[in-house]
Amino acid sequence: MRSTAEARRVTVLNTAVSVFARAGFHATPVTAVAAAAGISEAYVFRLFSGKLGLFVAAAGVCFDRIADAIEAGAERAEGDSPQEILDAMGGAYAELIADRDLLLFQVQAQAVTDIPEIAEAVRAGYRRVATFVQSRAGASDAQVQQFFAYGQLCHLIVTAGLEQVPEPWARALTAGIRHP
Amino acid sequence: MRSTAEARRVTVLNTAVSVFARAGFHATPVTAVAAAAGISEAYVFRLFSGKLGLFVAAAGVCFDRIADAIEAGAERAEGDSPQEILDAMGGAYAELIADRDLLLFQVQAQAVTDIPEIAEAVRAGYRRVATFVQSRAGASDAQVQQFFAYGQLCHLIVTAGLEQVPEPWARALTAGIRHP
DNA sequence: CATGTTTGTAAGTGTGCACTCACAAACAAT
DNA sequence: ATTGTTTGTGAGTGCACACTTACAAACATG
Repeated sequence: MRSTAEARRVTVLNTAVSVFARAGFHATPVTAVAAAAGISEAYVFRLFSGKLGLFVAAAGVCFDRIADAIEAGAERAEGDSPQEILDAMGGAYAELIADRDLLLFQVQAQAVTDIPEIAEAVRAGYRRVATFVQSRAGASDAQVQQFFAYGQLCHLIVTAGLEQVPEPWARALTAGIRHP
Repeated sequence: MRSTAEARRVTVLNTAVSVFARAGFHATPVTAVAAAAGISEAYVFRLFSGKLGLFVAAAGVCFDRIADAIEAGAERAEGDSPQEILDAMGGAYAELIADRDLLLFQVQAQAVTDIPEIAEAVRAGYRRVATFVQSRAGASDAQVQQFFAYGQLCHLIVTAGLEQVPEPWARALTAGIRHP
């Protein structure tokens, strides 16, 4: 035995997040995940219950990583006001998604929410993040809503590549967004 | 000849927006679009240069419809202040995407921006809408940015089905969003 | 070392789908 | 009528990919 199945699952899930992030659920063959993880396709199917199970599990680690980063960011807040804590969380999130994998995976997951299991995984992820943001920052509903609205704006900016567009309308949309 | 090719193209594109909106680019076979439009798959391939050409053209009509709706909404604004005009535009947009097709198509398009032609179509669409919003409303960069941030929040609300979630975090995210 | 369990794979199988081609019918022009 | 053009389809073709099975090697336990 080279490795335990549980350890394999972890490495496969991490690579799955990266690989699915590029082309999405339907356009990513399981072979691609297996190759990136350095194991055979057949073994991926033994470790997970089909492609869907793999994707749902990857969504879990994606939102876990986001929640952890936001939690750590909140600890580094300078003051105690809700807005200061939200800003610290936003900064931590911006840093986290600099590599784009986690952001793109969220976009891909939201695009395949016609599959009920994935819709539920997305809801579970946002439930976890949103409840934490609200309780930890002590922010109002409106502040939390704004926090996520501008988070979603980042998805547009990155997927459409608006940082690369020098035109005024694109500059307006990207203004003040932390180095995406 | 039953119909002209150009008329066929129009009807095919309208059904294509609806059909692609459900399952996205990769999960939607051209057969599904052809069947929904009531013609053969082979003829769809003659009318458009492949599945990608069809999708890009559908993106064009999607953003056309959005731009038209926002333009019409601006006409119905009560006052002349940027915020009043933006609100009127937002209301018109909310009405337009009540059927979800246009909203879901945007989400699907953003998910396949790794295909350059689609990325360019998305940029072109937002370029048209954003420049119009800014010039017509006379709004500041920050106002335009906020307009689109909350628009993107609608994408999350609809794809994750948050209107159906009674929990507080979901109510916070959906608060004040016009009947999605 | 014999037997059982877990890790791992090579080689299929069946299906769905993008795209093509040969061909037909409706219409137009002379 | 004849010829040409446009609209339309049925019947393929070839390939990619989700998932399975049979089998092998590493390790554990008595």
